Amino acid sequence: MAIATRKEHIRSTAQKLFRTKGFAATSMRELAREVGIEAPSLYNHYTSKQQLLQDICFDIAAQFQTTFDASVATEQSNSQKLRRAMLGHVQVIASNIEASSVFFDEWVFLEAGELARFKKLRAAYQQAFRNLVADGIASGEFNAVNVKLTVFMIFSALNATYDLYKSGERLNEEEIAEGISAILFNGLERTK
Amino acid sequence: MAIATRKEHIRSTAQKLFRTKGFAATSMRELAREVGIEAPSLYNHYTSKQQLLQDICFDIAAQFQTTFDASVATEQSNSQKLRRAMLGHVQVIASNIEASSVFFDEWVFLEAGELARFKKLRAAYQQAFRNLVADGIASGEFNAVNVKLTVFMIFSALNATYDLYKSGERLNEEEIAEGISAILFNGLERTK
DNA sequence: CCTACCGATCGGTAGG
DNA sequence: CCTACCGATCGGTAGG
Repeated sequence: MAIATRKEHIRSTAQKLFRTKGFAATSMRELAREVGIEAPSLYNHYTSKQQLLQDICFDIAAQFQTTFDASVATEQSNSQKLRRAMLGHVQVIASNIEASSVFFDEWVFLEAGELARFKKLRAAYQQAFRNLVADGIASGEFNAVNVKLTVFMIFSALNATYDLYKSGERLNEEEIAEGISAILFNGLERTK
Repeated sequence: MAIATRKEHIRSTAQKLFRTKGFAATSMRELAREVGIEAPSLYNHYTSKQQLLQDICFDIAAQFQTTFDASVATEQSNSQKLRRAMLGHVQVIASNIEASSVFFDEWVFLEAGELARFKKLRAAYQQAFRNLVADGIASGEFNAVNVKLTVFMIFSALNATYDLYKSGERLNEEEIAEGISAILFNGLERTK
């Protein structure tokens, strides 16, 4: 596997380490060792450990929003839009397994200013999903569920994608998104 | 608020710090400062930082399993058992907000032997839920869903309880468990 | 990209 | 429960 550039190599290695050991428990020396250079040389590519985290987190945040916008820009029903948005969310995770894992678990280590910016992006993304569910209720497509709770459930289920990949299940993106959609849309309880 | 014992005070303070900053980023000096003693004095109560983490994680693990066993030891339908088990799960989280948050996010820092023991307990708990869902399908109460995926969804939704508490929603345990159950059992899509 | 090195902080121990 | 302190390691800089 050819490594495109050293900078990318550093970043992908950092993603792996941040995920497995956590941001705080990962040292720049260990990262350097894994990359195959001395620790101070890392600073020719990234100004700080914090900068690495920021790059990873905001890249994923942007991917989520871009994918969502594309999913919704259709003339389909709210139900279909939601299904597409869910699949898109899973696809972003699946195409960035290590990075999205860092995005979910390590964003708390972003420093003050960037942390605030990050939270805003996340809130906007959540709100977009809530609007979609609310529109679906208004149009009569969905049951009159608790919107915030529903979106919470959708995200918590979708964000377990990483664990599903790791488990022995061997599900691909479509199977995960469709399996979750099936349960969420149709419900568990058998209707007689 | 009276602090029962110093040891309990240390533990509850550690839970708060481990949750907000993470296990690796929390120092014993900071913990000591927060408690109001010097760092070396901590070692009269806990042999190590690791020991603190173990106490927290395994206590919660035991509570989950005990609560589940009690929920299932009834002569109700599988559907009712599952609802009760879900409520019990939320109640354990709600009664141990800080500790359960550490349980979910910081267990990765358990050292080798304890890590293996922890994973076994967690796997057994998951399997118990899977059996319940499988029984419900066999008895015709549930739709023929993907069992593992369904249990994954249940846990990922229930484990967001902590976030739901923090959000402005002000839902209590019953409302969270019932809200999630309602969506999960009945589904989002309106049946005509 | 390296060697050499800084000040700060870490988990934990000795000894009382 | 404290003071004093250990060796190790941290993120990052200087200077080339």
